[in-house]
Amino acid sequence: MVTLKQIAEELGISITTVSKALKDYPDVSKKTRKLVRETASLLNYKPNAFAVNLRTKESKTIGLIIPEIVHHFFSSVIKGIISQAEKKGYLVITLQSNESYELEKKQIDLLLNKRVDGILISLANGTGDFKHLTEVAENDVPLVMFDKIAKVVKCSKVIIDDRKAAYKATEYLIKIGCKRIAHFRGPLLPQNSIDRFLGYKEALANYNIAYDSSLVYLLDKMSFEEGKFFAKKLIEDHKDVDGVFINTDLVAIGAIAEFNNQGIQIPEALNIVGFSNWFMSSVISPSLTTVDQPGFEMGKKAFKLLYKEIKDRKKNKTITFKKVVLDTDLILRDSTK
Amino acid sequence: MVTLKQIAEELGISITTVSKALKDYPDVSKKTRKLVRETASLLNYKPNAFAVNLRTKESKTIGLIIPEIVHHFFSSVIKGIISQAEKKGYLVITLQSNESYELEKKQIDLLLNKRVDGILISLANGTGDFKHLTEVAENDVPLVMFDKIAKVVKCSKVIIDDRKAAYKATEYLIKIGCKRIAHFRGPLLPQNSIDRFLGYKEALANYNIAYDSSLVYLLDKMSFEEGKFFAKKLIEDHKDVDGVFINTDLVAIGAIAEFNNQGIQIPEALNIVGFSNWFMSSVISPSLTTVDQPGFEMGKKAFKLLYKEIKDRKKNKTITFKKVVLDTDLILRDSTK
DNA sequence: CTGAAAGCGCTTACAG
DNA sequence: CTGAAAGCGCTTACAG
Repeated sequence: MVTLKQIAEELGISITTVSKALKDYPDVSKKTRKLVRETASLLNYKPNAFAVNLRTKESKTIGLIIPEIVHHFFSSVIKGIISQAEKKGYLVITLQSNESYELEKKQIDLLLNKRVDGILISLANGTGDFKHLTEVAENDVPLVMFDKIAKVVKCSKVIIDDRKAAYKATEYLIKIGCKRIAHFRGPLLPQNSIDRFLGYKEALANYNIAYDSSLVYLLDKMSFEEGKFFAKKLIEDHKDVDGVFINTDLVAIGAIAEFNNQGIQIPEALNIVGFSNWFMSSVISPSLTTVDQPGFEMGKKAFKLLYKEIKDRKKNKTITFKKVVLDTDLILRDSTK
Repeated sequence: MVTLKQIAEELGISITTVSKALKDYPDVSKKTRKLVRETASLLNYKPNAFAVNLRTKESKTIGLIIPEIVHHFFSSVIKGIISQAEKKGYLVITLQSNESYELEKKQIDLLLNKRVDGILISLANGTGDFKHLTEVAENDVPLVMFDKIAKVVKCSKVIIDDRKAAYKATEYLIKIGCKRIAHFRGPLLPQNSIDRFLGYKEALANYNIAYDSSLVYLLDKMSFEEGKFFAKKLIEDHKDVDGVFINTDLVAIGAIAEFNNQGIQIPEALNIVGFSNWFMSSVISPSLTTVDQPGFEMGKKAFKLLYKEIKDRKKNKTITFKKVVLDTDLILRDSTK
């Protein structure tokens, strides 16, 4: 590999001057600069990133921890982050927590050891303790959370208003005439499954529909199979249910498969609203009414916040944490009247 | 940040000894080792990765370039790569080429400048020139290609036998009685769309069905919309078509949507086989007969090959490039009789 | 068993 | 406009 030293020897000048010429320092003569640049390109010189990192104490690399990569929403977020980072000259190391707190903790450690310039994270469902995240702050590494956040952790955040979106989804079911509305909720820990549940409950209350806890099903894996399983359970438990608000599209699609199997008419007998607007939801039958969650935008915004914080810290500006709330839309399709 | 020097000063010993103690060199007394380790953990010492990289000339980081992240097959591959890499202590920098040759080229350069220990790549559809890839070899960086490979580039590869899989898919259509079989093919450059086309043609030939080039449609974006568009075109052009082999599931799903719209009975009037086995394909109506492509396995295998090459180079072993061909399965569903 | 010293390849404050 | 020198924080061959 070619080094500054070799270019310097080749031209009989000092390493300092070579370095300055390549970095467009103003105090290098045009002639020297030209000569150095030509020689560098001739020798196919690439600055040694390891040495640059050591000197400048930054790697222009950030870390990203995400619960699951094979997932329409999250892969859209990743795409948003990576494309925005590339524009600003940053590379992204991606890790997958598999919804496990233990893995997530290890991965935070991996990234801190790697000395990334910042960390983006969406929490695992299993994460209920946040010491590993406060450790990030203690190491002076900027942190931005998105989608699945922890309220108590002090850092910038990008989210949607899950509660409001869930409220609107449930309200829509009420407005088209549903009286007995079930909810398939996510696990207990993540803030977004709590908020979606609260939005559901709030809508019922506002429209004077009695809350019936037996209509709320607590899911764990949030998988297609679970959707089928609880759909079956729902119609065994409740003959009179006429609407279901489901925490996430994949589960809703499993539920629809089960309802289809059992010959239940959607939306005539049962109205279904999902959450996330996976591409898939537009192509199944019946197509799924759902809340559109802007994954790509969320990724872009999360990186932008992180980038700003990295820059501000370098300039020793005081950091103020921001909370960005992105808009959602209820997309009406054939699974509701 | 705590350094070796600080630990050394704290204990009144040399940096050398501290370094050795932390790395379990045998020539350090047990007492010293214990003391050093305790102090290091007390001070929350983390080795400076930048300095380690510079000294050892490796970063335990690899680069990954993929055409599109929001894509069931590719995101499965990424998951396979990342999980396998993590097991071996490697981190993965992911970039997305967006099917663009120009971007891909730039990204190879980014990764070489970053001095990653190796590169994994699946080529963009737009890539027809391979200088950027030979440059990787010239920089002594191990390279492994997967899925969308270039035959002429000398490196290890992980693929499926696209031609054979396409042959079997087409053969299946023939065996269930199709006489006029169309093919929606991918763009001209990528090897896999060439091979799938050749497999289709070979099956026709082997079963004495005349090849009719007007039954072959050349797609560009490989999107849902293109699937709809060419499905419409197909039934305008050919009243007598009774089977279609489609290069990839997303396109097939678009086509099915259009056929459904037009009231064409699948599979009674028209049999459809896709390629890739996206999750979506199992939940649409009718569900799609398709070739299962093992994305997660491919990712794991690709990393393993890269890892072995990295190790072998360090030991100055001679490198022999391997070509691993993974098995595919034809998954029979409701879109074929 | 311990440590002084060289060196990885840069950047930059400073002197001239 | 040019360059000598220090230093980022490690690792390791070598001496004792």
